[in-house]
Amino acid sequence: MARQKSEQVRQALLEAAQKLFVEKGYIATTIGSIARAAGTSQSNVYVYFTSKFEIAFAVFDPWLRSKVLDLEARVEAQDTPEARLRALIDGLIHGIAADRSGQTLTLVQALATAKAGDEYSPDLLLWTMSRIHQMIGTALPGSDPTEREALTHSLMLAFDGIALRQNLRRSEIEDSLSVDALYMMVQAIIRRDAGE
Amino acid sequence: MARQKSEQVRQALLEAAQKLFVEKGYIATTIGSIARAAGTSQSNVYVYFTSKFEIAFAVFDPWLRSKVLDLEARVEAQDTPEARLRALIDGLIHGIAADRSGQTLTLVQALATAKAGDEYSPDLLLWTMSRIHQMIGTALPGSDPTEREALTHSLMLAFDGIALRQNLRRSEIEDSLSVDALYMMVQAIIRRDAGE
DNA sequence: TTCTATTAAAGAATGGCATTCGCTTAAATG
DNA sequence: CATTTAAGCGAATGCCATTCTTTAATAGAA
Repeated sequence: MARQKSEQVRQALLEAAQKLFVEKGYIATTIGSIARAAGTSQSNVYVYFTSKFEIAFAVFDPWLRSKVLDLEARVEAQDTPEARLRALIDGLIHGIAADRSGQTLTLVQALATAKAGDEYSPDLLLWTMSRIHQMIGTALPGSDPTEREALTHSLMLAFDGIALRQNLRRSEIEDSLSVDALYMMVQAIIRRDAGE
Repeated sequence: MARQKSEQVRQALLEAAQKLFVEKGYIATTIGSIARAAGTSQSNVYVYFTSKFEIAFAVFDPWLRSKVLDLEARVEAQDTPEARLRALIDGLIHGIAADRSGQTLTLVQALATAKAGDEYSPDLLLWTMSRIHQMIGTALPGSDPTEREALTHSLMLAFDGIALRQNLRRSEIEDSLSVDALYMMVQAIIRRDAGE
């Protein structure tokens, strides 16, 4: 009974947005530039998305999911529990939170500037946490469930910390020091569990 | 040879800014509203500060310093090393990073929206780190310096993580779980050191 | 005290941006 | 084909940080 939204236009918008967000960050990217890069008009963007914030999430969501799935594969490919744990922490912190492509910067900026109506479902965060929880399970097979839970939370916390620091505080602190520290703490727990 | 800047006007601007930042957040607070609340004109604000970003830092800096000094006093007031450590972690995470007054939200928003010219000295961050490092020294007197360094970094990382989460991710995750997890990890290190 | 250079102070632009409005027109449906 | 719905578009709208321009207060020289 009426004209339909074009999946092509939507995809073009998402691709243009992703490219520009990575290039210039969320804040410096304008709706007009996204529209121009996608070959449509500024106002037409709002036929496909209700806000700039929503676009940021639509871009970030699949990116993070694929990164987490990649990480999962890499963790499982390791032979020893210790190697798995190393791969998990390294991948999570260096590969995702501190990713060079600037996707997390986009998210942090979008969250920081979110207005009253800008909401998002917690699905992505919860999904990510559950995946990490599971990865810890494969890395530390015999571990106490409570402890596994605690590790998951600590890793998520570190993830957020790195994301904030990498993107907003830039070069003030050597991040590798923080990652080493984190790894040391996890090691301490493992060694304790092993009764060493 | 000329008219002088009034310290009163400057103070009135800072107080108005602090009040408004806490009330509405950094982004929703306009220069105009700060000027109005301080009883001066919008343009006159730029005689005292070069940017909105600079105002945010001028407000946040003394607030954080006084919070850290308070924490220091509270940590030193504890009798046992264990109580000192508890007080440090609790105060840092609950009392400052997740503070209810919204000062850290202001900082996070200011950092997230900072433009090219918006720069700030790392003094405050470095000062805070050195204080935490020292507090860890009093909490764990006999500890290895390298380990103390690592703990400092971990705490700063957790601080950033909580700041980001508290302010941007709102209520999705139970923060107390993260704090408990962190404390558990620190405990693991301590027990290991104690040879338990 | 008077004059003058300096600059605080104020109001009026400026420029940029997300979002909305009103109109036009493509296309799905009967 | 006629009708109707909504995609698409150009032109607002409203908001805001920052700058420009002008006025007037005042510290210091005369």
